[in-house]
Amino acid sequence: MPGRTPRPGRPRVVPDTGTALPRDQILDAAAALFAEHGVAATSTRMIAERVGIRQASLYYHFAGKDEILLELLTASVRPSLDVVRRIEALVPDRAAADAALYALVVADVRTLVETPHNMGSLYLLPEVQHERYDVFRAERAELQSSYDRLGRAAASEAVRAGLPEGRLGELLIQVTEVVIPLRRARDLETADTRAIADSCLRLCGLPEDAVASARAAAEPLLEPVGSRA
Amino acid sequence: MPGRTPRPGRPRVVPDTGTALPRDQILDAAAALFAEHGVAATSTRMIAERVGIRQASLYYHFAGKDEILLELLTASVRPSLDVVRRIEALVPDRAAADAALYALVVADVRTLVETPHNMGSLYLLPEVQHERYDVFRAERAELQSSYDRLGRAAASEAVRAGLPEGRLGELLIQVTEVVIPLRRARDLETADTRAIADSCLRLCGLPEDAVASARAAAEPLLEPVGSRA
DNA sequence: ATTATCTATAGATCTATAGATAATGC
DNA sequence: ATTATCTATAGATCTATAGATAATGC
Repeated sequence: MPGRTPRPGRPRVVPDTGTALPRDQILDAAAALFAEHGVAATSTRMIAERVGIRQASLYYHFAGKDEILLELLTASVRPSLDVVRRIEALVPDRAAADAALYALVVADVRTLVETPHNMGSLYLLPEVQHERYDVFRAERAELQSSYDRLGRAAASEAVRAGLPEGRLGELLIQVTEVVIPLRRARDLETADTRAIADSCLRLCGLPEDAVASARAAAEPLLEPVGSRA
Repeated sequence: MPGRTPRPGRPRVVPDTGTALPRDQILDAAAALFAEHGVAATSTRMIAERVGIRQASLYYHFAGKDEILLELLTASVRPSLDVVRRIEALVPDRAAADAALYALVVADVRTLVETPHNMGSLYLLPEVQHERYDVFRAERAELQSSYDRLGRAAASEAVRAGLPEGRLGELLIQVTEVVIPLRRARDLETADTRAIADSCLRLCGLPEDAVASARAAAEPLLEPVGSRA
């Protein structure tokens, strides 16, 4: 693994066994606690304890909880934005919008399922409404508008006519994020991903055969980008 | 207005102009603050200030924030549960399940839209996961299982086959609760209620004409219960 | 006498800074 | 010398209790 830069410094009281950067250890600990208890109910001491450092040592890496949360939030939309940009580049024509939407939902659900500590929960925290986080909210709005664009292109005429601009995007992203409460309650199976993506297309007014063909057409869009596998 | 019991007691520093019971004044103030900042970020002092009493006076009415939240939560599912019980009593046969589901969604959305301070936000707070609130969560699970029962009865065969027991209920309630983020962003119009209910039936796999007829058949189920209006 | 409030405060946090220190790198 | 940690702590909360008090009801 490249990129490690452990550098000297006074040793920790509890020796650092892990391999991750201190910064990342802090982010991970905070993510787990924020997702479980929320930001305000998580003290800097709790975070530090989980990492194995003293409370004051946090401030060498971050200015405070707000800065940690901001970094967690922006890092967590990034993958979804990358995916949607790639898919929209691959599928520029209206015709395949249903496949593109299907692929987007699947990719997004996978991200939410695989992210450690159910980090999607962070989107629901009241703190996120604060303007301090509007960089994050702007990126999320961009993702939502992609959902809307693909959704409208894929939707039946009746659905498009019945919904004001933007509403479909809000509905679709809301369905995708059912993973967040689902993960709280139980382990998710791969069947769930498919069920959620199917639901999104049905919500767009597509009949069963169209859902099935969108599902099939989405497959190639979900191949790994490079030649990684 | 009956039922008022103002009773003596030392006067407030800021005289009580309102007509509501002190208990209800506290609940209302706390709801607004909890919805905006979350529970942990809301101090007992903030609540008291909003009511116009001293911080310590809260404890005459409530044991603490937890007790206030519990009361807010249970009061906020109650209307939805009442509605679903009434509808399930009115529509015991499978045939009209689509109308019943439609009516349930409409009633639930209306409740969420009309509730002061967007109280549905409280469902999203991390504190709610605590076992202290499992009375509330149990009632919410009951509502969800009604969504599931009605949804499965209304759904197309393909949809029913593709979803494990309970999953449809989670999806439908998630769609209904899109009102919560929507209300944060803008004022809702009556058209939104219809759009959300339509979306739920489409998600169940119903074609456009079936959605329209469910919508029509739901009307009589939504009439006021007594002869109030 | 009863009630709903008040004032005062103890004890327990929690955040963020100042300054010391134990390593490594040169 | 540089770095990442440490110890110690000031100042600002916040919760919850004890006990006083200003009304009304009888």
